[in-house]
Amino acid sequence: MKKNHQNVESTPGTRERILQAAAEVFADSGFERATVREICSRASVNVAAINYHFRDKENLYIEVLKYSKELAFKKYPHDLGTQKGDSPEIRLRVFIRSLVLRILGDDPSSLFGRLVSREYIEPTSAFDVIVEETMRPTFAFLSEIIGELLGGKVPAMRVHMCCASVISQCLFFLYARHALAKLFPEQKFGRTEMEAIADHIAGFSLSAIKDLRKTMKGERK
Amino acid sequence: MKKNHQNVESTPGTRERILQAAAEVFADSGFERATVREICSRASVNVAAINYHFRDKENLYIEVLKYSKELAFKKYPHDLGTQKGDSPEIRLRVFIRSLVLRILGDDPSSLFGRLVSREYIEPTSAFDVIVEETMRPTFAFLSEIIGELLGGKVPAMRVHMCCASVISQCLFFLYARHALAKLFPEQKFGRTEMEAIADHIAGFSLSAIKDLRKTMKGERK
Amino acid sequence: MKKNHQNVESTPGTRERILQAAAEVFADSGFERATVREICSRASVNVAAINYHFRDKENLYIEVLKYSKELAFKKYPHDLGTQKGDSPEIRLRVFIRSLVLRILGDDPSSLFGRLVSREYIEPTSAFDVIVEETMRPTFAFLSEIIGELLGGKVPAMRVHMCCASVISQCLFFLYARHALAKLFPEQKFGRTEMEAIADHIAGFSLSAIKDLRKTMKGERK
Amino acid sequence: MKKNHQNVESTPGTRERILQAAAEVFADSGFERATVREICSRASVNVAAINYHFRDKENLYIEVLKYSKELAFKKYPHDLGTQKGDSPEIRLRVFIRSLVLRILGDDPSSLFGRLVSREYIEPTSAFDVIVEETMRPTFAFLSEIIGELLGGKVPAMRVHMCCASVISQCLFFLYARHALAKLFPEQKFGRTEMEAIADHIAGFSLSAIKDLRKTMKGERK
DNA sequence: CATGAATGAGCCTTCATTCAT
DNA sequence: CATGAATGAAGGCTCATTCAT
Repeated sequence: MKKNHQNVESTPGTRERILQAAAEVFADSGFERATVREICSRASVNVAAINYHFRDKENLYIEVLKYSKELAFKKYPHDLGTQKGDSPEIRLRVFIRSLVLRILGDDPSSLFGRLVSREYIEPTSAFDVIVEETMRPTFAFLSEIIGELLGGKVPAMRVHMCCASVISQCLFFLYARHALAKLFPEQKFGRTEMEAIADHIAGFSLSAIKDLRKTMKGERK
Repeated sequence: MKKNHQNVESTPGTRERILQAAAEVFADSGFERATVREICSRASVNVAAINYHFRDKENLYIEVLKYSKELAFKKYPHDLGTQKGDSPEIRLRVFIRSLVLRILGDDPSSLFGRLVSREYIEPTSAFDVIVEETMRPTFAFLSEIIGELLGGKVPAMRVHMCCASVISQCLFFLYARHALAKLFPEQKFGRTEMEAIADHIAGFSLSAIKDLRKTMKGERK
Repeated sequence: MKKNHQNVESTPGTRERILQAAAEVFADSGFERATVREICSRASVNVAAINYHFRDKENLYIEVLKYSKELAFKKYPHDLGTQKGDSPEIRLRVFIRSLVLRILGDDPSSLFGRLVSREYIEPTSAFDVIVEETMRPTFAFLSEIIGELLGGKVPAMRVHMCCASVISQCLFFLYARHALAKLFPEQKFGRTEMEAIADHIAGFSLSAIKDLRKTMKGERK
Repeated sequence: MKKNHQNVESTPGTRERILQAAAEVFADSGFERATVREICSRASVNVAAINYHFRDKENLYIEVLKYSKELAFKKYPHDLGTQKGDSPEIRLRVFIRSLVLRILGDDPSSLFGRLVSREYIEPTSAFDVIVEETMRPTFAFLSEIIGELLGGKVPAMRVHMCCASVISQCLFFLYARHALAKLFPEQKFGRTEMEAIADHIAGFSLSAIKDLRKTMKGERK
């Protein structure tokens, strides 16, 4: 009852195994269709273990989100490989590349993305936390870059819209992955392709933003 | 048994009421969480009525998709208000505007979008039909416009990527609507805002595509 | 409401068609598993027709029993082809032959047997009628023959037991037909085989009864 | 999941209680009409317990058959009280007596008979197993005795027919028990009566078989 | 008379959760 | 700590029957 948080070390195997199994099952089937029994079976633990260690299916799900978020951002932080003072162009490219890789890989890092993509469509009680602790910071991070790229004083709405344009292009490949697999069955999503996608999005967006900057200057005159 | 057609007007009641109620419930809760009892209760019909009129929860869902698709595309076709011979710029703007309105409105037209957005994340047995009968035609429609905008012989992949960029920006406002509502609670999505969104996406995309066209010409030389 | 009985002539087709279809379905699936929809579908009538013409599934079943009994006994009466004054041996042979043919054929005459065989195991509300109007008369008919064969004054129980022995051998091929089909898949039940079966049962029984008669005489001395 | 064996004594309760209750309900009402709710109510367990212990109503039924077969044959084996070298006459009498007692008693031993008698009329998916594991061995066992009684080389068909004659007389009292109860309401089926029945069947059959043996010898000369 | 539509009861099953060991 | 067993709620579906035309 009091050990829901932070007792990562108490039982070396069980809790961790449940988290891993649950992350996969939740990512594959969603919260609703995922069954406790399936998770326990994959984790080779008793059904009661979940209620013991996590109280709830719901609470387990929340813990899984934390767990998988850590996994994802440890490997692919927003500013992966950037240095202070890098140009906003570079920072944007890095942001996009990092987001795409974090989302599309088939390593455990992608679990978080798949879980969150479900939250977009069918928010659970965990949604608020995700919004505040993941989406808003990400949005803020990107807004700063976009702001610099647009230059000067730009209506906040403009920045927001451009942020949306950038992020939407990245998430699309997560959001629409099943559709894309049907539409273009031959298309692979290996490292090379992910880089190409990131490059396209970055190029596409930079072109648009630069043009926008010019237009706005013209309007301001 | 086979009277899906023909008695559209003969029985103004039950079947139609079930379809409407089901569309809402499926859109709100998804196929899995939606219960036939809830649907029937909203439609004020007996549970057995679903079995009688639609045989299955699953088959009802399929009929709901057909029904809501018709609703959506009757009001907002791809080429809403376009004329033959319109420039690709105009056709792109119209396509985007039509898509955004079809997706974001409050009216029943948006039901199809919300249903399909769930299919993106958690495909059901109806997914293949949606892909072939809705997504692929839409993609093809857009590809032609983009192809013209890019001009000349362009690698198919380029066109695909640009299509993805355009569509992703539109769908984002569907896909991320719950998140956006949390991130920017004050933001409304009335007619004016939808037009503004469509304008932004169109401007953003046209800038990028034109730049891309220039760049490619340069490369070709 | 008032026309449940005897309105065989009112609707030439419907009622008769329902009876035929119902007889087959009840014989194939039993009262419980048989569904009115299946019956109506086979009879090409509306589901409500049954309730209209027969009030009940149960009442329909009772009517089916009457109908099929008539069918069976019209073709194979107990004393088929016998003449007054025939010896009890001959009358027994005829009785057995008639019973076996009535039960085992694949013409509609066998419907009654198959229906009744279910009643043996799972009596319905129609059981009492069957017992009194079919079984008891049959038993009485056979008892007289057996009585003559045993001769003189024999304990009623003796007669009963011998009747049981004779009848049981006949019914066995109805009762156990599915089992026999599995045990001896190659075995056919055409006219020839049915005659052979009847001959065996008659021979077997006559031998036993004659021996019994001798034994009893010995005992009486 | 696979603990059908081994914990026969460990849990004296639930599983066993379900088996007993289910055996009675299935015997009384048949597979179709029997409801899991009725079974669980009699066994004083939750409806979900059946799913937990037996997965299915159908699988429960199969387990009930195994369970009741064991019960029946443990108490009344085919060769109850026989010794090696006993004459075929004695072995036939014992076989018949054993079969009659196994089938007609009030004790739980009769459950198997009642269950199987339903399978004769309305085979379920368990039928094949019953045929192969119960009927065929029984038939083979009896065939050997009959073969000896008929002596020398007899056409297989003859043996089969005599087996059928013997078995049919025994099963008749199971098959027709409801009918007999109506036809002869005063008749009891206590131990004495069962012995009398067995004696009659044995005497009747032995007479017939001996006579048949003589006749066939005559034919062969 | 006949029909399509509608009803309500009931059934089997599944699932997350809890209890007793 | 961990486990097997047990629970109650809920869900989808089927069926015989009735209603209104």
